[in-house]
Amino acid sequence: MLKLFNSLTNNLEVFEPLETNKVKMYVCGPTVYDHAHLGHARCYITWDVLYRYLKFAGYEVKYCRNVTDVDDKILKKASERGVDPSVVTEEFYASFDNSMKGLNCLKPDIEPFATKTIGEMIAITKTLIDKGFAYESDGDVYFEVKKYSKYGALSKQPIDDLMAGARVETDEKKRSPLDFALWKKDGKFGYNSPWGVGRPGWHIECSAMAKKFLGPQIDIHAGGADLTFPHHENEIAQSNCASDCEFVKYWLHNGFVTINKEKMSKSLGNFLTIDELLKTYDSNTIRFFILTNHYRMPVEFSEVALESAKAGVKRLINAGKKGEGVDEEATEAFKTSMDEDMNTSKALAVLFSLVSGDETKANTLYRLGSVLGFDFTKKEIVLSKEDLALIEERNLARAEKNWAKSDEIRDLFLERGIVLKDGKDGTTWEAL
RNA sequence: GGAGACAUGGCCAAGUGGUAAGGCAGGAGCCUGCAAAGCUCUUAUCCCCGGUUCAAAUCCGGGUGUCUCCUCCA
Repeated sequence: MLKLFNSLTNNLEVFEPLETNKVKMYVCGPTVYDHAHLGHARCYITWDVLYRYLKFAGYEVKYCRNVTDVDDKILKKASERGVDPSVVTEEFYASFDNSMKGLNCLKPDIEPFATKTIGEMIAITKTLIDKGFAYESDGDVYFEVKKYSKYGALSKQPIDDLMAGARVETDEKKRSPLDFALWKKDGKFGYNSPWGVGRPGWHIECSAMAKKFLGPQIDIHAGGADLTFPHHENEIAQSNCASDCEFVKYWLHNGFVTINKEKMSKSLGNFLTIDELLKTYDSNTIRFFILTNHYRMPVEFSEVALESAKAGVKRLINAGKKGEGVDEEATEAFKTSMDEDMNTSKALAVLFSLVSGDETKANTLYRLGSVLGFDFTKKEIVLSKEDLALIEERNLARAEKNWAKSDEIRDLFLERGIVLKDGKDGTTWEAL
């Protein structure tokens, strides 16, 4: 019985999808104006694991993760470079896609682009105006927050407190500083709409894409904790008011990656990009590092932590080679752990329980490992005739106790990433 | 100012009432020409104070410290 922590109720809840055995899940995807960093990696690895686990648990899952390709930052970058915004978005979408592959994240079933969903955004905006939840103001359209009484339910912020703490600069076009844009006038990069040429606000993009590709009601909506307010709060307001139903059943949020105890973010400039990180650490290591912590807790980045993860992965990979076999008990323990709001830390401990002893239940290790997105199978090294001859030469040297020569040859292989191991039954080799 | 979260061994981390999972690092031993890999053994009373209870890391109250959100942000 899967339980998930619902940010809306602040409670651990039994997961019961709207439609038996089927799950509709939406994850806020990237705004493609720069390379993705480790913080993004954590987010997408976390929800990739949920996606994999739901499928493993027998659900039929429809996973939608959008690409925001119309946004202020994109336009800013495009004008700085003097190129069309599409040049920017294509470049960084490719980079993002590459990073996801590098992290061994499964491709979502649907990956919509905001620019291809403008019609739906306009339709929702129109509905909201017609129903009196939104108003037009000089080519802009704003959602009127005070019209939605439950506003603040997700972020647990009473509207009055939001007002008091609002650091938003007052805008003559808005009736209240809390009102947010559904549509912004933009003569330069805009699209035609009933309110003139303009482009959608960020929040409406996700509402529209979720509705178009998954429907007006979905089971899971996930994303980084920093999206809770205002992004998700606004999505709820828009979608609930436009569709007259509860947009999302379970709101899930992942914690941040920190560095020096501070949130890793673009604005602070304290980030490491995924492609940079992948030069030093493979996807197994990065995933292990992320998954040792519970997804709602912060994860502090450090070299030591990554090295520790790397060593753990190495042990699992080596263990996988001695033996095969299955362990139903461990599989049950794994499920129990994952059912507890995705306790990946416990799930990892289960993987190690398959290892202890001199024989590993490798089939189960690979199977459960793949639910966490690991690939513990090791590449076979195929040696050339020359290499085999060299090993033969080394064995002769060893027989003559010519250790200097023996070690020299071993180092030769090591430089190529091949480890030679001398066992009772002769010399074996494998990738470093 | 408002809202929320966290504090467990050298490092990371699970554990929400019944006497501290797991990983990394370290130590001892076996194996090895030496390594590598592997195997065996080995290291904690849970930030502080008070309370509830037969029993608390776990519940309650009060401290202290750290982080996050309230502005674009995964």
